[in-house]
Amino acid sequence: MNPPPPLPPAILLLGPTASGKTAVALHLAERLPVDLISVDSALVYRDMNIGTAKPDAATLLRHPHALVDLISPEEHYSAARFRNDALAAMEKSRARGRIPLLVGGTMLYVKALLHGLSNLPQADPLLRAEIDARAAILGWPALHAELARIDPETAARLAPGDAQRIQRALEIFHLSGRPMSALLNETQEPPNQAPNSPPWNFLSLALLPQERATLHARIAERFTRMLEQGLVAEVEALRAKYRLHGALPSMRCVGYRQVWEMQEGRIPPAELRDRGIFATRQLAKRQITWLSNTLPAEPIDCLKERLATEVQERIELFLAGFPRDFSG
RNA sequence: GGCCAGAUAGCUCAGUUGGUAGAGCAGCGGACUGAAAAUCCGCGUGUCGGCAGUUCGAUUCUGCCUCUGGCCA
Repeated sequence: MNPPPPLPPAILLLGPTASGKTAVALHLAERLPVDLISVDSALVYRDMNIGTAKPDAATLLRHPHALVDLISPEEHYSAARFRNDALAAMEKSRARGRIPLLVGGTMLYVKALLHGLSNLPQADPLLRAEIDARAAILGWPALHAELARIDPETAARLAPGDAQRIQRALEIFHLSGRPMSALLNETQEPPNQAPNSPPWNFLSLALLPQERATLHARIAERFTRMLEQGLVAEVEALRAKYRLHGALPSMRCVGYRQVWEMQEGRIPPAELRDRGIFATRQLAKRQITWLSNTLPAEPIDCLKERLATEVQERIELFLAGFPRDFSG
């Protein structure tokens, strides 16, 4: 019996915001037979450019990124949709004899890609609105108590104030008639243990700062530049072009949310810069936590001088282990 | 130069009728299954500006000094 054909290579380039992922990715795109695929919940929005640090139009033309400019800021994206879109883009790349290079910082998407998602019902906006309305009257702790009656296992792992997850667990119960915990346990039973991991041989690299303070300095500098480049005007233009509200995922993105709040008079203009910087740092911290605790990835200090070259060398080493033509 | 008000956590401030102090923000740590740049959970020793005095005991009262802001010269 012949050994099974080796899985084709794919590269994951992960890192917190402002770690320099994009610059490294563009360097690699110039030198290796890779196709860029974005792993970023904010880059999917059209017309959100400055605040998402999206590469400019000319760069995107020269180096197309899959999963960028996918939807309108009025729409919702999701981890499940990402997984489908990413796997499709990867397969397309493989069929062309090229190597998918996934670049980004949305770690839930990475987890969904690598480990799959359980078979759960899709989001239902109407049902969510109903749950929100009830929470506004009763408070989330009351809905948490309600969840404890129908799904004690899930309620036990959620804090009474965790609105988003309580809502999701209730939504799942109402749509499927079954507790979320039961659906999650199902997919982990032995018969279908592994099918969620996709047929790829991943090299995961994590761009992490050796010194948090240096990343913080970069974040401050970058957010200041975004304001200089017209982030506030960009949000004004978005509000003129689309029907937006503050609860939309697009308008909860770091930077956009703070500008929105300023425009609504909820924060003084003089505080905008600091508030944006704080939110960005906190995002970076959460991303670093994922990379240090949950997602296995090879760390590389993103503050190094020769970062791009070093990453390139590491990838070349990885690719050397594969036959020249892996596209089959 | 004179008068007044301040000086307490990285920042903004509260407070102790004298028994060595606590909020918000920041920061740090963590969780994470169709919103994830989201959502949530946990973590508070700091010469209470300095020196002296009163007192069993001073960050708290008194005096002097330093600094900051305001007003008057």
